[in-house]
Amino acid sequence: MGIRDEQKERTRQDILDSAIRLLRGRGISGASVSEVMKGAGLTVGGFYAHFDSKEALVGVCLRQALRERWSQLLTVVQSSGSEALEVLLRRYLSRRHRDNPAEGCPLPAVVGEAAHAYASPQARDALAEELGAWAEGLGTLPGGKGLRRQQALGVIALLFGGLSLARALKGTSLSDEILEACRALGRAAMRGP
Amino acid sequence: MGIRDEQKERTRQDILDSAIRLLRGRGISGASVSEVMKGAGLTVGGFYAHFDSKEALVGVCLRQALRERWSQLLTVVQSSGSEALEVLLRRYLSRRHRDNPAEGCPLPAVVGEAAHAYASPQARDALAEELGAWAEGLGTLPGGKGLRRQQALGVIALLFGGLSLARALKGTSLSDEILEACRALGRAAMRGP
DNA sequence: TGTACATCAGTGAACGCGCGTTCACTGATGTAC
DNA sequence: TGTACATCAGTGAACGCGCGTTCACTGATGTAC
Repeated sequence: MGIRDEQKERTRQDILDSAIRLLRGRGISGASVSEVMKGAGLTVGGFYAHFDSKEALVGVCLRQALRERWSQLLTVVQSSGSEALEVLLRRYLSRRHRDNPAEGCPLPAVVGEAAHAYASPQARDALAEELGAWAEGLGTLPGGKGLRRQQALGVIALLFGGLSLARALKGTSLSDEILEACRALGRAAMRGP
Repeated sequence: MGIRDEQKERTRQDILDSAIRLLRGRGISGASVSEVMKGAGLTVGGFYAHFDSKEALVGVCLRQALRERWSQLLTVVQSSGSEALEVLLRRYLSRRHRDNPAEGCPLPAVVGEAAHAYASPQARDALAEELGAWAEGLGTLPGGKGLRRQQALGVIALLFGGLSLARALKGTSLSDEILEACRALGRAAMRGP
């Protein structure tokens, strides 16, 4: 691989990083190709030397963003011993996460649109495969506290649902209430059988 | 009120009905003003005799859609006696609901976008007030099975989260799995203290 | 090693398109006398 | 009751705008001899 190919690979990653940042902060339709390229220090036209279409970008982007997010969560959660689930609930459903979408989980920005306008097979499959990996990861929490796959999927839906609603309601008193209610529901569900 | 005003009021409701249908099926940005008016049997320009802007429409629309949806759920749930919560979980998190967005709950189509592009105070407040009413309604379920406000809010987030993910993942095996996982999590959380 | 040519990442203007909104208009309804 | 005028819901073409995508181009890198 020559200097040229290395440079191209680096540029591609710059585009992806810019796209992920915009995607999380403004959603799929809010992350326009020209804004993405501007964020990477480039101009519009060059985009198509790296990706076939915006749809293709979204697919790749989503996969990478979900992986990055999961490895972040995993680090925190695995260093929490038997408190792992509690830490996950508190961290994901925090005011800090709610108020900083650009540095957080890509799910809230993406799931709604993925069911409509940008419902490409690539995006859907990326979502399915990476969320499957999340569920599996939650099955091997430290201290024998792993969740069954079904429990893990339910928790993921609760985390996503709570954070999304809290963001949509930001500025109203319901927003904080929802975050706390979801943390409580997560705990209650795990105390059961 | 003359014939003319009655006619205008009827037209306004036609526009709202068309908007609600499109909103639920395609999301906020998927429900363009011209499509909305076409759905009501009218042409674009006339829209502004009824609403100040698309933003205003979305606010009114969201409020009405959430009310309609809640009164539907209430009817079913109240006639289910002590099984009320179980019926709610089964009905909301069903394949039928997942596969027919246009006749279902407006939340999945709206919450993601409400946190970004269309985050008008009107839409946000409509969401907050109507979801507050849902939570209160869940507090007075028949048979002494009412939920505490906190439980109710958690359940709402779980319902919304599960349905949204199931729609985004439609066509993959995870989609059905998520629906079932959320039903199970809802049950487990209510069996606890 | 030096020169001539080929490649191709990235530029930036232009494309067609659908969006929300505006506006001059039309014609049925409502009011005044 | 009949006539003249005012109102205004609804029409449909046009507006500016941002979108995803295309394309002729440029200039640094890579290859051939």
